Amino acid sequence: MARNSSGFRREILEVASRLFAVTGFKGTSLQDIAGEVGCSKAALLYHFDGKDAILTELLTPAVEALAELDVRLAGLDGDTAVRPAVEGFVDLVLRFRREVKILYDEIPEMLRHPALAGVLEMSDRLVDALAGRTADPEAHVAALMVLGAVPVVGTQPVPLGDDELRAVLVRRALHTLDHDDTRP
Amino acid sequence: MARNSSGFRREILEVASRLFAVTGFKGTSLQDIAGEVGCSKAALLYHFDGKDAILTELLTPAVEALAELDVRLAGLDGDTAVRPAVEGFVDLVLRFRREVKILYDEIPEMLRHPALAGVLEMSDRLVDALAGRTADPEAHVAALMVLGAVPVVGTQPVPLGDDELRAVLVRRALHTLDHDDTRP
DNA sequence: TCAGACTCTGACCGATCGGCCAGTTTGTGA
DNA sequence: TCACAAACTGGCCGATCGGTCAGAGTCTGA
Repeated sequence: MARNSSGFRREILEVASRLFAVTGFKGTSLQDIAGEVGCSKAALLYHFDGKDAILTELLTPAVEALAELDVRLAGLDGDTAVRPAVEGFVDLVLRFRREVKILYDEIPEMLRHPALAGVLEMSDRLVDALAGRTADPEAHVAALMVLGAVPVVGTQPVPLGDDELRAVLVRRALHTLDHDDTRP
Repeated sequence: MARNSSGFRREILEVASRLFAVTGFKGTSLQDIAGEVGCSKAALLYHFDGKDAILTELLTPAVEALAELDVRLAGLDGDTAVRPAVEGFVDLVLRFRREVKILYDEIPEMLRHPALAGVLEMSDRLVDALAGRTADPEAHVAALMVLGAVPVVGTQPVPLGDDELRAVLVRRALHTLDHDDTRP
């Protein structure tokens, strides 16, 4: 045996996790992982049943934690669910940052496309504007939240007409940024 | 000539846009597009310089619109930038929904992975809990916003420690949901 | 010491991808 | 009518992918 088996497995998972989070699942080949780990592609497939199995083993703890949260929230109704939902969700995301990043993995990869040159910089400046051009970390966080929130709502089916959706989104985003509309 | 050229081009872009938004850029082959359009793969490459060129032509209008917003905001400072930034960003996302969806394309694809079975349903229930289990569309929008906001902040570098970040995120998310903490 | 299990490698496989090209069909202006 | 160009096809290419396999090297317990 050339290496400690379970330690080697963990090393593979560590490298795979890092690469998946940067170049995406599809964008990362077994060759890439093997190269980084310093072994052959076949060695990976000796320890794991396949590329999918690596991803599964990486994501399973996060999914299980989500399932636990799901069960916990099921017992609460109405307003009482809101705070536990928020805290549980925030905890979950922060605890499994890298796993979550794998879900969003295509985005950084896509932003490297020539057609999207400059979008990253423009987004940074947009966040700066949303934060009211202050150095306040909380304002910065709120601005990042808006940056993430709007696209999700915009690309999801919502029971509102476009004009209504626009109005609600603008109002809610301003509220998040502590810039509630004071105009009539 | 078998078809109207410019109309055919538009049809290709329409189909490609739809497929990219569902199966992702990498997850969509030229064969897939050709099959849906009803022509050969070579016909696509007759009208476009390559797969990348199709994506570029699809995304360029959205990127240009973002660049315009970027310029417009550059002239505003401090608080005066916040509202135009929010309105401009919301408009942008709603106007280019499908293009934005292409950016997030890997997510639905990834959620089909066996390791993530049930995550979609759990997310729906999470949104329901975040919305306080009401049918109010605005609460639903706010809940979707939180669902999108937290992961973005969590996976982005932020000048805050984990505990601080957690506190800020929870507070901001509750604020977005109109459930501000009233406890000491 | 040695048989056998464990670990790993290099070579190879079939599938799929984006892209290229020779050649055919089809529409059009002189 | 005919020459030409535009529009398109089927077939093919090299590259890359995930995955398999026979065998080599290594460790361990009897």
